Amino acid sequence: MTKPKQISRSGKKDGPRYHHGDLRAALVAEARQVVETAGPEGLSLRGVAKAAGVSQAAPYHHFKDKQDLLAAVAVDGFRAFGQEMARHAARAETDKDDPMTGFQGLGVGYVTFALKNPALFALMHGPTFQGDGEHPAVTQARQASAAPLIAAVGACLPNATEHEKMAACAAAWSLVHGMATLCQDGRLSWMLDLEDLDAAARSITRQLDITRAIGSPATAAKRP
Amino acid sequence: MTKPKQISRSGKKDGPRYHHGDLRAALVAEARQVVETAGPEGLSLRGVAKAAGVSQAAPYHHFKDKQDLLAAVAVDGFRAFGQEMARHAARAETDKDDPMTGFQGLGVGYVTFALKNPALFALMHGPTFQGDGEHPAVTQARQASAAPLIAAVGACLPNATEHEKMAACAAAWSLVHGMATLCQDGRLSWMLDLEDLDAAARSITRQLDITRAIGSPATAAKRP
DNA sequence: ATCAAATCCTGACACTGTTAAGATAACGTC
DNA sequence: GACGTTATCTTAACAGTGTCAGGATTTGAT
Repeated sequence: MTKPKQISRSGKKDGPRYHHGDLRAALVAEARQVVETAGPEGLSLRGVAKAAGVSQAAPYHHFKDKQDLLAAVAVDGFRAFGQEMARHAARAETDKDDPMTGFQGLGVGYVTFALKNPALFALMHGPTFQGDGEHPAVTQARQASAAPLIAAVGACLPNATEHEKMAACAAAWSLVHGMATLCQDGRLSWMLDLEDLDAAARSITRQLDITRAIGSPATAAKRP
Repeated sequence: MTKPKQISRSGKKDGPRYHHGDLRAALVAEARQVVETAGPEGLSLRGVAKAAGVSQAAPYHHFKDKQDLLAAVAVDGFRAFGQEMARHAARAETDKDDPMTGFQGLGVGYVTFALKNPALFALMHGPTFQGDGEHPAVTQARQASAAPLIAAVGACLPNATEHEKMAACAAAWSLVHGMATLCQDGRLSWMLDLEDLDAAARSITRQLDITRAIGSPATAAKRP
């Protein structure tokens, strides 16, 4: 399906070649597909290797671990997620001048992505990559994907302290992330009409009053 | 440690007995401990069986699956979680008369529980029990544990429609759950001072303006 | 005392992640 | 062109996992 096998120079026949050509990309693509259908738990290295038409030990020449492969999938996910967020942010900005609208648009994008790619979202924020700087690429991709949200919240509070912006951002992120997580597991379905996802997300994000972050004594992360 | 082996009638000696006495409880306790230290992924049925001094196939007389055992652990977790939430709710109520204080107290309890039992919390809300009525005990325990939060939110909006209460509850739950999830993964640590957890949680929950749920056109889940 | 049910054990199967050792292709250098 | 180096892939194997079948042992009721 998505196997670009035409890189090898000795590409005379279409028969099985010893070298795959671009195994790494094929493995990541296959793994992502498996994760999206069967979840991170249902992924087996041997399975993706066989699906890529390759032996069981071949992946170990491109990934140190099973976790390393999953990390690559997660990085891919964060990249797609960041693009989606930026797209929603840009669309909301051109619509109106109220910065709060931009934040709401981001909330919609956040939840939409989580619902469209549930297992991928679970992998990205799941307990697979927790303890460590073992996969700095993942943490870097994660932080990069958060940039649009931070910018949108900052735009709502132009005259606030940095600490106050942080507090507002924490609340906004918490609200949106919680909504996405709960929606994904279907735990808000009996409270909201998730068929109209846009309206549901706006109903929730409208209840956030970021301006209350100003003047809070707890907004200071560290006292000098 | 927690093995009540004194139930068997033929308890003359303390040597290894053929019947354990209360294997099920011992397995759940052992599994919970493993989950709290090594995470749900690091749990093996054979391991807990060996730790309980019992053969590898013995657990299958008390649990249909590995997931079944994990479900029992999750039910235990939801029970403890619900008690903790009720405790925080009661303490907040006696303090002051402002119902919003009660909600904030619940938020603190929510996050505190998640941080004190990270792996258990991850198991409870993780992707292990998603698709299904396969474990109705889990969903029931989960819904029961949510009662204090629903009550607290409802107390803040005494004159609201049922639909409006639902919308407010969805937002409140999203905020608190997202805060717990993000805190647990350490992703808010660079925005807030998590050492003073109480203050951080209040700083976030204060930014929720539940009253904006009133009159929203999206609050109606289903039109008759 | 007898018999069924509950509980537990041994043994096995298929599957997993992972490593070691050898085979094959591609690439730069003469 | 021939040569050696390196990256890539394969086969074979090890330890560990979840799960089941069949047999042993205990409990409890009759």
